[in-house]
Amino acid sequence: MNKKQTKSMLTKKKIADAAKHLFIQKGYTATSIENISDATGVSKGNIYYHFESKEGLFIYVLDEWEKEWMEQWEEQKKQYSSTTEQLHGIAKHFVINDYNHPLTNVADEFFNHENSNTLIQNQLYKTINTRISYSQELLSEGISSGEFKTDDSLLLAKIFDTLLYGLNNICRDLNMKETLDLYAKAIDTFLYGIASDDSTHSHD
Amino acid sequence: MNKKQTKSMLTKKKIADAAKHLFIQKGYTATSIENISDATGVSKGNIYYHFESKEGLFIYVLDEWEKEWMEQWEEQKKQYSSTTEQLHGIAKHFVINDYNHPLTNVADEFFNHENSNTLIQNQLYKTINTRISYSQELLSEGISSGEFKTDDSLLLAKIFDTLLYGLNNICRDLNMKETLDLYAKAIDTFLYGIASDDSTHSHD
DNA sequence: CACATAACTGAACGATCGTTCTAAAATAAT
DNA sequence: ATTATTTTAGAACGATCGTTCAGTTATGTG
Repeated sequence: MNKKQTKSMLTKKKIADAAKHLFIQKGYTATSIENISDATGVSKGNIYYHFESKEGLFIYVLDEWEKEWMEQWEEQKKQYSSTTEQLHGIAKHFVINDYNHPLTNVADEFFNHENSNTLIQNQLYKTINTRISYSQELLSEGISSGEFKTDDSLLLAKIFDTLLYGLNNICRDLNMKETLDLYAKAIDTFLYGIASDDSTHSHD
Repeated sequence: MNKKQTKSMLTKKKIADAAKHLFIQKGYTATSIENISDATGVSKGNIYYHFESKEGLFIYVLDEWEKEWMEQWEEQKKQYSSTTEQLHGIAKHFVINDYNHPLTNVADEFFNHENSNTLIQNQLYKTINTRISYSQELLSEGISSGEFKTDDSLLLAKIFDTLLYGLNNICRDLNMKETLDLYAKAIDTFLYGIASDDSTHSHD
């Protein structure tokens, strides 16, 4: 690679990194191209040389983030054996890696708002569905191995994802330890429920 | 009340109603005062006569929404006896009343973004804490009555709230029946867990 | 009817936004 | 060394935003 090409690639990476941090810190709309320019020292014109638009930049950032997350989790995964452990592990990894400021929150800016950008929404759906499919596979294994009761793994995956997603929003004020405790508790509840053993219920 | 005062009050209500729908439909930032003006036929200047600012208008809308929700739920609540039924009932009410487009989603625009408006954040925290306190009370009753195992009711309330909040985000594409089914399934999981009865676990 | 005040209008303002454009600087190719 | 190409800078543009303000209309009061 050229000296020119190397420098150009580094500039692109510098922009993407700063954009990621600003999007997380301030949100998508509140982050202006000028903010990114100021943070990096890269001119506005140059940002538009490397990315076709603000929306294109955001999609790029989302894509890179998803790749990184998955790579790192696959590495972490090796240390866990049972599915139960893996569920706890995935939650822990979720907390530690995106501690209180994941891009997931930025995603909310685009959801349920009819006029918002379709390209970005599609990218976000892709990310979410990837995550749910992954959880579903995990839960299926747990059902096959007899760890979990026979059940609709897709539904369970959605509930599990929901739990992680929602918790992230409620843990804003908590420190790392408190957050991890709450996540662990949530997964225990997911695993074992809250009903007393002698409570009568028509459980299918 | 004067004819003048009555008309003025109606105008204020008309603005608040249109604002609520637009905030839900498009989000807070994407909704402009001009949008609200166009939707109501009320001039921009008049909107500023009734509300001090866009942010003040949003807080007003949030406040009214919380009041309404609670009033309606208190009415619904009467038909349920056990806490288990009430948990299912509150979820059902949540789905039916805010079906797929609750203001909760608009709230996300303000969370985890350091530069966002503190007044609005405070109002949102108030709303969320009210909801959690309410769930906590419900769960405490369930624990007292023996329906649920003895546990930290605040933690459980947070997990329960998280579940409802998160589900709302995943049910975007589903119709009413599918949404209700997923909610019911989530609460069953919350109550009874997913672990098989013979799975060994150190359950406290 | 005359006057005061509440309710309302719409043009105008300053700020900020995403994006474009022209031109300069840096590097590669010949 | 000269030319071509890629990369960078920053001014400028048009659009949109929340807000203000001077002035008009509608209603209440005496």
